[in-house]
Amino acid sequence: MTIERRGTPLGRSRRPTIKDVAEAAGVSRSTVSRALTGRGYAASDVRERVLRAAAELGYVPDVMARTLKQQVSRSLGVLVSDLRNPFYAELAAGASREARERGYTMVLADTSLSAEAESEAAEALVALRVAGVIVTPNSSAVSTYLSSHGIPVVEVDRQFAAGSTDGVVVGNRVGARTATAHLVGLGHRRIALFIDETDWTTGYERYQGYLEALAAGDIKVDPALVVSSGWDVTDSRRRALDMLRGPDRPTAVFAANNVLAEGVWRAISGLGLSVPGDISLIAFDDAPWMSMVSPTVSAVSQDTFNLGATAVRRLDERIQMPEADSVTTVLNVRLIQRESTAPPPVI
Amino acid sequence: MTIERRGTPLGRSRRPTIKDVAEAAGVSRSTVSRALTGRGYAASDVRERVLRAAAELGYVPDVMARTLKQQVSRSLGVLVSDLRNPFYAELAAGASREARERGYTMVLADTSLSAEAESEAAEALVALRVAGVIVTPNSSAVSTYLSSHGIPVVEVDRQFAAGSTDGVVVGNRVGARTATAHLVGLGHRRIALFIDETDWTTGYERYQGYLEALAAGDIKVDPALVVSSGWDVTDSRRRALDMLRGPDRPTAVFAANNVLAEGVWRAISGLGLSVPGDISLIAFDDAPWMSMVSPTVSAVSQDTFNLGATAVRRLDERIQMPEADSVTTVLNVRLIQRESTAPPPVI
DNA sequence: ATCCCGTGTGGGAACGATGTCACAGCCACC
DNA sequence: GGTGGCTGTGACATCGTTCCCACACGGGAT
Repeated sequence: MTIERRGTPLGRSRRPTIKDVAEAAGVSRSTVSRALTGRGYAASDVRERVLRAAAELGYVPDVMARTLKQQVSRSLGVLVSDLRNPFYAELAAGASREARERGYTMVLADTSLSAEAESEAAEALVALRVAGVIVTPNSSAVSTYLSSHGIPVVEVDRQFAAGSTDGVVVGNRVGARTATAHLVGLGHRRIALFIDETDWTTGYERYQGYLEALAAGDIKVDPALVVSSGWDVTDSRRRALDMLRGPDRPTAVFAANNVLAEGVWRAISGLGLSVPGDISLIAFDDAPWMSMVSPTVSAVSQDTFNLGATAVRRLDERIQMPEADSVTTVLNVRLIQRESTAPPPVI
Repeated sequence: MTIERRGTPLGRSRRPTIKDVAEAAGVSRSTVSRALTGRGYAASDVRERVLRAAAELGYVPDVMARTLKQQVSRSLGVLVSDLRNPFYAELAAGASREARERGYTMVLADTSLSAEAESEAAEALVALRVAGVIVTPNSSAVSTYLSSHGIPVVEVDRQFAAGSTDGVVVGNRVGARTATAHLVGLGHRRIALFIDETDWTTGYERYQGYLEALAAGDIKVDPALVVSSGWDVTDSRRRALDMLRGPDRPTAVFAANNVLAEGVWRAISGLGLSVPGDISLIAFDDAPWMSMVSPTVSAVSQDTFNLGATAVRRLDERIQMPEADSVTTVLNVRLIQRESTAPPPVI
């Protein structure tokens, strides 16, 4: 019995290298490199010949080798909290488009709101020698770590290292103030706030905006109406049920992100309350469902796609000018008035 | 006048290499490599010393150099059509989780349904020497191209190269048949179908399922009720408006994906038709809004997150066994009956 | 004739990590 | 006191690319 073996190892031809192209075109490796990259001299007929040989062989330069030599890659790292949340998905989509237009490839990781996954991913990005990183941070750790490795970072949506790293955020405070003021203007005095972590800049700013609008309307803050809930529809729904079933329920709710809004909305539906008859609802961060449900839900809309795209632009500028002062870009938000807000019920 | 220059180039210290670790630990580069990778001998006290030195220096091995030497990378390419569509976002989220668990990093590109962007991205992935690629293909070009470069490919959601490459899809035909049969069972005879490209396997299979269910119910197909619309809410909404305003309108609509369903739903709302009183609606591909609108929308649900995760598992297996026969995995779907389907109005 | 350009090409050393190979100790056993 | 088998270490070539340098050629100026 004999064991037959393939002629070529793995039965598949080796990927062509620059050396193969050089031999096919009858020139040296250096000349091929010059002809393909356009850096340095190459006679036009030689260049021609090299290009033809490269195309025939299906040669694709090895980014690994190039990066190793040049010590700069054309990849960006993007770390987002949760791709299943349309907010982050759209952010990533915007980043993807802008990255492609600027000739970067995008290494993406979903950090699932876990600090561990986040630092694991950060280390992978250092190992990959990415040119820069965009992150929706959960703590200041990522920015610090990456910066210590000389990798430019842009924080998006929320900031933990403002001052030392660039940021791209939206007008959280003014947006929250506008939303709350809208409710105040309609005559509401008992306005609940559903908010995520208030130690995040987004949460903090939105909370401040809420407070400012209440203060402007001469309304005293009722701590019982401020609920700090996590990033979880089920949880916020439960918290909303508790509040709405309780005595002295609010006449309006401001939900500070789309997930919380979904939870509140489901709670309201479940209780059979009428919107906006019994209770008004307004959200920060517009999501598709808000314009589909009945009644449609008023929201402070942020241009999330643009948020991602802007972050990539900022990062690209930073990569080109590493020593410039750090910048925080604030994008405008706008109130979309729909059907879920109206004056409170008369008592 | 003198021009002052920084002492160290760029004013920032070089990233530590394995050589720095070796010097700090007082051993050779080889020993450091062995100690860190665990391949080959290393006395425990030496290993200890090396680990400490590496940690102190904040050493992170250079993936570029490692990949160049080993000729295998630990990155996967993921090409999806549109991250703004929750279907693809969830798919990517599933892929991301599974990739991370298996120690892969994920290079993601949003191909925006453009063939050009798709092949551009494919070339970038070849250049990156990724270990494998997951793609929701727009044509057979990507799979062919990548395969010709010896890169394993898994087609997800739809297939263009079944037989020569692996695929992970859902039970499109059976799902569509179930949905349509559900309507037939309720007594509907005029059932419209909104479908995307029928030259994609998803579209084709769902169309076949629809036909099968009609045939089983002894219903003749009315070509006027089959609308092939693109991936665009606005377009499908317009097409739905035309159909629903016309004479002889259907008593039920089966929308073959979440985008088409959104268009149809918006058209129905716009016309003020009652669901399911005037018209029943059922969708393929459950989306969050379907359980939030009133009435809630019945749908054939696919486990999209799992689709992405399964594709990564398949790809990983393929990477380990490149010569095995190609496999197509079919995931089950299930009908979620909600409020949007009921018997047709009596005439 | 010598020098110096500009143009064009090839040789060879990096980049950082891996892994083969050689070899140095050390012990045990004939 | 060889031999053989371990454990443990270092030298060195290698992966594919870039880019600095050397050099060759022809032509014009010195």
